[in-house]
Amino acid sequence: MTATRRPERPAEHALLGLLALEPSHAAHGYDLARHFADGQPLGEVFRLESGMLYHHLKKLAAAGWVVSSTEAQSSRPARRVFRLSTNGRAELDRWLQEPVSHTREIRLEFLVKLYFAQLLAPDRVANLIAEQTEVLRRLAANLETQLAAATDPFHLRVLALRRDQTDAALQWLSDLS
Amino acid sequence: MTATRRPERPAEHALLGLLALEPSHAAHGYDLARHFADGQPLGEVFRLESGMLYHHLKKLAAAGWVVSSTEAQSSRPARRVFRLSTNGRAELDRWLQEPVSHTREIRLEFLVKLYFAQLLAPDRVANLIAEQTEVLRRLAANLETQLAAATDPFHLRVLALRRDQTDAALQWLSDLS
DNA sequence: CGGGACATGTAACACGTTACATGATTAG
DNA sequence: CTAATCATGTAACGTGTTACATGTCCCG
Repeated sequence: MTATRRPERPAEHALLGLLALEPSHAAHGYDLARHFADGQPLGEVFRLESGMLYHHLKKLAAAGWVVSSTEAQSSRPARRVFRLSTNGRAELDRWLQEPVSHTREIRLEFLVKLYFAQLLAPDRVANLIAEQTEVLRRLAANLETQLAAATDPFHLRVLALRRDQTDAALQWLSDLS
Repeated sequence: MTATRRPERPAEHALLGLLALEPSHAAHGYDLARHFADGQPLGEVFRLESGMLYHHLKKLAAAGWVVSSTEAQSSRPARRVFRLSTNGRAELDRWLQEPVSHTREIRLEFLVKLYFAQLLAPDRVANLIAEQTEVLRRLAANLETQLAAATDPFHLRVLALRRDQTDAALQWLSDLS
């Protein structure tokens, strides 16, 4: 039972979110890939190359969060349709309500949560922001405690930077409402 | 000629810096590893497990930046001594003067630069800070331009977050002097 | 008829974490 | 005698980037 590492980018939940936004709750890999291109909202937050996209879709299928079916087409390469399952939607909803734990995750993961929360569950956005604010407030308080106890000048600078970045994120959060 | 990816952590330059701090400009892998443990200044910024440490030392040797020699010991596993070469010292000095390009690199790479600059070249610290400030100012100005042009509400939030994080880093930098 | 969009991947490489292998010496 | 420390790694896995393979269809 090896502890699975947290992925750097919230790619898989973004894919669940994109499927949820489709009226049919289904799409081809190629359709999904376009959302990560240059001018698209998600493309401003992070990129997802086709290789990784199909890899993630395979993992989502293995987890039972999407169901894939092959569309055989005469004289054409087969297309694969990925459909959001009930479990996948439940996982997406769970993820949409959960604040991120670290300031550095605001830049990618929280932004993606916010994007889908606004489109899929606008009534829960205020709650997400409130819970994220609470998490960051605790981090900031913790950093102040460490700052008060630290003596090494370099250590003080490290802690001060983290506090300043956390405070900036808090200010940005408060401007969201 | 594949474009080499920029490593996430400035592990290799930190290793060059640690060697430069040694009076003999040399150390064993094990000695170097201790600097990335919990209470140590570098350990507050990032961790480096032994597996990766030896991997990086191998790469540094291949680049000619360190020279390794084996100390045979009777009835003991052989120890390997890594010594900073002239080329390695030159690369370290080059790196110490170069500001980082993105706000997100302040949190790890710039902190490590600052740490070694203060210990190895204190007379150049003010210049490093000034150049880093200039880079971040340009990024901030660029973000303001994009903010003025953007219309999509989500895109505006993304850009505002980046600007706020960059401004916080600039404020922190100005407190360093 | 040539190039781009459609459509799904694979291969090679690089970075990073966790766990483990090996084997000696030293401290309690 | 047992655990920690010294000392150098390997193996397995997971994440991510870049480049490429494969083949069709449509537009100009």
